[in-house]
Amino acid sequence: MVSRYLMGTFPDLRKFGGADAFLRACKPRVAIELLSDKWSMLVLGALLFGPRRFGELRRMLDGITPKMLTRTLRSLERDGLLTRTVYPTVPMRVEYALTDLGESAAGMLAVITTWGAEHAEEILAARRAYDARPPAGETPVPA
Amino acid sequence: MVSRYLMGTFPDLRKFGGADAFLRACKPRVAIELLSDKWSMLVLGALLFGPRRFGELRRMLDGITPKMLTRTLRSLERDGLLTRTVYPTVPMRVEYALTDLGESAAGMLAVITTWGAEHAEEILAARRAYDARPPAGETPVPA
DNA sequence: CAGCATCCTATCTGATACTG
DNA sequence: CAGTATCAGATAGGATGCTG
Repeated sequence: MVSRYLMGTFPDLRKFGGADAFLRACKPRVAIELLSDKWSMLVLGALLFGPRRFGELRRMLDGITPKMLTRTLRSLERDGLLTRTVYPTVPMRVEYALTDLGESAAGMLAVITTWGAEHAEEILAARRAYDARPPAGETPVPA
Repeated sequence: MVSRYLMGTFPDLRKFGGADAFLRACKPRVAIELLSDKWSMLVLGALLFGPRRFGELRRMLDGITPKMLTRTLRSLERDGLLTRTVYPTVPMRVEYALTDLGESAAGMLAVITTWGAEHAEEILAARRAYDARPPAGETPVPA
């Protein structure tokens, strides 16, 4: 049952002027969109170990292309979740580190991780069951 | 400290055979992907008010096309977050309702909503500041 | 009422090659 | 080292019109 927990967090819906107004409001989406691309979550997770250089991240996120790593880092930097520090040495050195906001986002991510750990199997099972269903209109052949 | 908890969830991607393999099995991502498309979160939010019919949802989600509403509902149904019940009356009537899993997901959504409410402005401000920065290499003109 | 079919555009993502 | 540039495929999202 949702009621108690959810009512504590969602009743703000009504303060938005009902469902319609809430549904058009976008702060929750700002939050979700931070995490909804392929690599952001992983970069955030990697940086929880401490500041990391470009090449270090590239190795940790085995499989990411430089292009996507750059894009992901720029996006997170733009949103204030991490800082990018250039040390003009030779060879050059660039370090990425989470900001307070970034760590806060990782906290939200932890909640999602917990929920995922508890329910991912259920979801994947539902998905398998759905995909195994006979196509609509097709009557299962009796034995 | 949140970091420690989340750190434990970040794996050595190489042991999964690369990031792709990890992402397919990654429980946090399963969770995020439920919410990361444009309408899923809003449909979930709408159904928190109780079961709703297709047309009702369409009106609540002012602006959604029938195609996207159908696709979103099918996706959530497939993942076991809601049920679809057809009443073969004339005219026909189809009702969508959250499952327990769906209500649970909405609980996670509440956390995201709360975080978004607390930090969305900060993010948007960071974004504006970033976009207002002079292009790299361009020296600000002294007064 | 509750969709489905078709066409079209924008964005995401990756592969590959090159540079200050 | 830390990226940038270009090409190309896949997918999301929308517009429009039609149907059981």
